[in-house]
Amino acid sequence: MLDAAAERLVAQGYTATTLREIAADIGIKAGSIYHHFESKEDLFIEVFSRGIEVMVDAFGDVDIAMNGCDGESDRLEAHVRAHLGALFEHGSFTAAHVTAFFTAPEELRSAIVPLRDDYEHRWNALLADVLPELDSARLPIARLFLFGAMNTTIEWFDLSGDLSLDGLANLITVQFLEGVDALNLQRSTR
Amino acid sequence: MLDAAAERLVAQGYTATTLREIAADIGIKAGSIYHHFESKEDLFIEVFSRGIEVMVDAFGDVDIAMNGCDGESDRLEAHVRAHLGALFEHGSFTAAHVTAFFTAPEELRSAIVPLRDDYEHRWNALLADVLPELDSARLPIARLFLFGAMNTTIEWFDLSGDLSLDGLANLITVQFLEGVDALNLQRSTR
DNA sequence: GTACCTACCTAACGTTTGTTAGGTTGGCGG
DNA sequence: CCGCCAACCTAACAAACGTTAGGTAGGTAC
Repeated sequence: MLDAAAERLVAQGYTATTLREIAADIGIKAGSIYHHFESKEDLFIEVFSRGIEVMVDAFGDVDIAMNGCDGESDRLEAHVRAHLGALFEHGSFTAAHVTAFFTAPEELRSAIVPLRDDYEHRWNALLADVLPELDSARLPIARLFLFGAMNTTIEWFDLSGDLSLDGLANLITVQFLEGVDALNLQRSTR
Repeated sequence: MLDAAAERLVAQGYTATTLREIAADIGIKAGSIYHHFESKEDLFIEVFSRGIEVMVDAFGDVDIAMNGCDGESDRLEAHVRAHLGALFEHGSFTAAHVTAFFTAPEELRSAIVPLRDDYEHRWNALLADVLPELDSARLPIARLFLFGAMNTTIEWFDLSGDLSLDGLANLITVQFLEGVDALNLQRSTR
C-alpha cells in the first residue's frame, strides 16, 4: 500500500493522488485506508519518511563498506552511486520524495524537513572530507549543484537504456570534480 | 491573471491550484475566467508556453548581444545568466514551468513538449560550440547536468541573499566547465 | 437613442474529494 | 466453542472542484 502510494506520487503529485486510486491499486476500498492511517497526510508522511530512510541507509552502507580504504574520489563516486541506487533500485519511495515533496502541503513538509536536514549534513561532511581544499562557505553550494545533477536524473534517466547506473554515477562524479571535459575520458557506457 | 496563475503554480502545483483561488487573487469570480479561456487546461497551456517563451527570448537576446565577441566560456556564462534571469527576474512564468510542468496532466504536457524541445536544441548547439572537443554522444548528458544545476536553484537560491545572480551564474559555469575545485578561485559573492 | 459587445456576476449543476459511522468477516487465543 | 480483534466493507457526509446558463453594467458605434 505504501508502495502504491509512492508510485502514484511519482506519477501525479500529492493533490492529484486520491485515496480511492491507491485503494483500488491494492484491491481494497478507500475507507479501509483509515484503519492503517489517520489521514491522507499521515499516510504520505510515512511515504516521504521512508524515501529519506532509503537514502540514509544507502549512504550509511557505503560509509561502512568503504571504511578507510580507496581514494577519496572513489569514495565520493560510491556515495553518488548509492544515492542513484536509492532513486532507481529501491522502490519508488525516494523517487516519490524527490519529485513530489514540494507538491505536498506545508504542514506535511515541515514534519519531514528534519530528516532532510540530517541527510544533507551527512553529505556536507562527506564533501568536506573529499574536498578539504574547498572553501567551506562554498561547500553547501557545491552540494546543491551535485544534488541538482543527481536528482534531475529521474526526469530523463532510463534504467533499461545504454547507460548503466554505475556509468551514470561515474559521469556525474567526474563532471562534478573535474568539469565537463572529463566526461570524454571516462570508462564508457555499459 | 496569467501572473496570478503562474505564482499559484509555483507554490502549489497544477491540481492544487484552483480557478477560484486565481480569480480571488485578481478580484474576480471563478466563472469569469471562462470569458478569457476555454478551460483550466487552456489557461495553463498559456502559462507554460510563456514560461518557455521567456527562456527562449532571453537566450536569443544573449546570442545577439554576444555575436562574435568574447571567449567561449564567457559566452556560456552569459547564457547561464540569461537562464537564471528567466527563472528569477521575469515574473513567475518560467519558475512555474520548471517546477510545475510535471504535475500537469499529460495532454497538456504533450502540447508543450515541442517548445521545450526547441529550447533544448538551442542549448545543445551552444554546448557543441563552446565544447568542440566533447564527444557528441556525451553532449545531451552534459546539458542535462547543467540544467539540473540551474533549475534546482529555484528550490534554494534567494535573490535577496549574499550571492547575486551574476555570481551564481559564474559559479555554475566554472563548476560545470572545470569542476568543483574551480569554485575556490572565482570572483567572490558580491 | 438604440444596438451591440466586452467583461464581469450569480447561482447552480454534477462529480469527486477526504473522511466517518457502523456493520461484516475470518482467524487466533483460551 | 466463545470472545475478540484486526482488516476490511458499505454508505453516506460536507466540502470543494471545474464548468455552464443566463443575467447585468458600462462603454463604444452609428
